Amino acid sequence: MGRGRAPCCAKVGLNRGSWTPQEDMRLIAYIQKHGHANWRALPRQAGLLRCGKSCRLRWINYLRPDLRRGNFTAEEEATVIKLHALLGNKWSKIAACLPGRTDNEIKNVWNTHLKKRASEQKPGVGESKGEAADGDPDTPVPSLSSASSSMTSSEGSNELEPVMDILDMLADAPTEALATAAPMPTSSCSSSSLTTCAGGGGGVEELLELPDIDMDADIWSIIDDDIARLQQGDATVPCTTKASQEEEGNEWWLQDLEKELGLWGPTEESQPQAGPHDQIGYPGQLSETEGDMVME
DNA sequence: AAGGTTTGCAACCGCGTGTGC
DNA sequence: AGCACACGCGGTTGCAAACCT
Repeated sequence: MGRGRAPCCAKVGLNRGSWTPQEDMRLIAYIQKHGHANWRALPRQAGLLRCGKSCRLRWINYLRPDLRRGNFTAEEEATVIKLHALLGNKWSKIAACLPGRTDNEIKNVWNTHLKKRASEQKPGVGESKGEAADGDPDTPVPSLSSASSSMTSSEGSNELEPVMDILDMLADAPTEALATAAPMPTSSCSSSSLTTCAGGGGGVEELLELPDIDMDADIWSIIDDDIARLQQGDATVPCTTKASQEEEGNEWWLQDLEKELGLWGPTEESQPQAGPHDQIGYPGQLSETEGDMVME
């Protein structure tokens, strides 16, 4: 499909463009089983004709189990605006405070919606701490605790670093901003004791008390466990991945994904094999690598 | 209804940084 | 200390859908 720039010579012979359902399932299956310790070697080991970067991007942005999907809530948008005013185009750091949202997604939302809105809201006021993105002079003044009140713990200890970076920046932020900041309503994401972000009475200390979870070691067993319980009809599966489960759209990711791929359900053959998907688009690319999944 | 324009977003690229040798 | 490799981030691109005329 040739999105973006021309392919570099080193990647000739690899698939490019949109991912097919088969590729997605192959990647999911491999990561579920082996993890993703080495992105470079992953595509070869998983039998994917993709570069490691492409696999990583696909996983992080669309296939990860803890992703939230659907439109940003007003609260999330407000958080993005405020964090952007504070941090500039540090999308990964902003994403670290919006569990289930990816830097790419936030970046897109910012560029398409929020940038305009932010400039309309408070023209000429912003003197932000971070490099005010894009030299946009209209970035609103951050409200620190409100910006961070919807923050919740990221996916594990390896995700805490960006949050800690943010805390460092918050610590350097103008004190008046901190003093005047009003807490936002509790985030839809902040449902667990893992709540990390300031506001709501938590603050930095609370962040520092985060449990030290070895995400890489535990996540897959957690996921497998939840899958098993869900398949047994257990509606009390905890929100282990911390992505908000409150919305009706937040069904278990794998089932949801498989449904979207047309690979799940009692009547598989009745599932659409291609066509427009609400969440993951597969623009008519089918059957390139059909068949031999690396499921086991 | 058809054609043109705008918008949304998935995917790619280059570069900076971290890590191991 | 220097080098090479791998990863992650931010910017950019282009397709497809939505909207407009």
